[in-house]
Amino acid sequence: MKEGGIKPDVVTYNTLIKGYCKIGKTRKATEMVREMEVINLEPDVVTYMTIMQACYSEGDVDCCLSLYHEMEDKGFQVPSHCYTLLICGLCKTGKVLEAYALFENMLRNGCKGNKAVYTALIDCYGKSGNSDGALRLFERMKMDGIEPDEVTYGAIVNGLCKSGRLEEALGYFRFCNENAVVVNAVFYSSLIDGLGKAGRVDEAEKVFDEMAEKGCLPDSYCYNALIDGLCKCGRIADALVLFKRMECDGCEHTVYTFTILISELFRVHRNEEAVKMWDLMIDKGITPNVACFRALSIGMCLSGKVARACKVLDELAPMGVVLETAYEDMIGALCKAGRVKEACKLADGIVDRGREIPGKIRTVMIHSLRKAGNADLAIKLMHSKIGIGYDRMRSVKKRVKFQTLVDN
DNA sequence: TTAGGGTTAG
Repeated sequence: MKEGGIKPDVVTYNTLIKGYCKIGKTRKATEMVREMEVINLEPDVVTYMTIMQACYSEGDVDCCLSLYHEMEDKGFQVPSHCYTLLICGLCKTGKVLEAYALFENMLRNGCKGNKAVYTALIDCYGKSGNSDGALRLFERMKMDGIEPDEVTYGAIVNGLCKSGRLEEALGYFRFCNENAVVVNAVFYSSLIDGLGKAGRVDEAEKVFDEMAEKGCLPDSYCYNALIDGLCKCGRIADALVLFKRMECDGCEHTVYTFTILISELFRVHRNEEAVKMWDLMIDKGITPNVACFRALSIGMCLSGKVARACKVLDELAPMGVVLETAYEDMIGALCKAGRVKEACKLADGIVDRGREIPGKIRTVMIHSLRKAGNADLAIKLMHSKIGIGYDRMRSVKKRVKFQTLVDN
C-alpha cells in the first residue's frame, strides 16, 4: 500500500473475502486472512463467518470446526449462526454425539435453539436409529417455543419409518392433516418408502394417489419409492406400468429408477429385459453409478455372462464413468454364489489385461472367499504365491494364475 | 459497509 494512500480496513477485506468465496476460491479467501494479519489488521467475526459459510457450503465440516476454535481462542463472541452451521454440518456427516455436545455449548453460551438446529438434530438422531432421542428433541423444541414445520415433521416421519415404527409415522401424518400442516413431497416420499419397505404397498399406493389429489405433485423420490415397493411385493408388472406413467406425467427417470428395475428384473430371471433397461438408461444419457452397475454386473455374472459384464464396464470408461469397486462387486457376487472357478477366471482376466494391480485383486479374492464362508480357500490363497510377484517387465506366463487355486 | 441454517433413495 502506497504511503498516504487509503488503507483497506476490515470491511474492505471482508468484502474481498466474500467475493473470493462467491466464486468458489475458498483457499484464496483463507490466504487473505493471513495477509490481513501481516499488515496488523485483525480479522473480525464477519471475516470468520464468511469463510465458515463457504466451508459449510463445500461440506468441509473440519474447516468449520477449526475456524470455530480459532474464534474461541481469540476470545470472540461466537455468534448463534456459527453454532447452527457446525451442528448442521456435523449432523449431515452423522456425528450425532458431537452435534449434540455443540448444541449444549450453544445454549450454555446464551444462544437460543432454532428450527434448523432442532430439525437437523432430530433428523440425525432418527438416521442413527435413535427415534426416541429424536422424539425427545421434538418435544424439547416445542417447549422451547419453536413451532415444528413440514420439514421437522418430515424428519420425524423418516426416522420412524426407517426404524419400522410405521404406525407412529402414520399418526404424525394424520396429525399434520388435521392441523393444517401442509406436508411436502419429501414427507410423502419417506412415508411411501416406509410403507413399501414394510410390505404395505397398497397403503403406499393410496398415499401416492392422495398426494396428487391434495395438489402435491409426486417427484422422482416418490415414484422410485413406490416402484421399489411394488417390486418388493412381487408386483413387477405394476412397477413397469408406473415406470411408463412416470415419464408421461413429466417426472424424469433417474439412475435410482433404473437400478431398482434392473435388480428386480434379474431377480426374477428376466435377464434380457434387465439389460434392455440398462441400454435404455445409457441412451437417455443418464450416467450410471457404482450401485447401478453393481446391479447389472451381479445380474450378468450370476446368469453366466461375466465377459459381457466386463465389456459393459470397458465401454463406460470412454464415457468418463470410472467405477472404483466394480470388479470387487463382481468377484464378491460370484464367490457368494459358490462360483469360485468363475471368480478366479475373472480375477485372472482383470490382471492379464492390466486393469488392476494384481495385489489388490488378490486381497479382494481373499476377502470375498472369506465373506462367502469359504475360509479354506481363502487361507490356501493367502499361503500361496497366487496373484503376487508379477510385474509388467516379466512374462505374464510366469505368474501363478488364480485359476490354479481351483484346478486340482 | 462486510456472515445466514434444516427433511427424501437403490
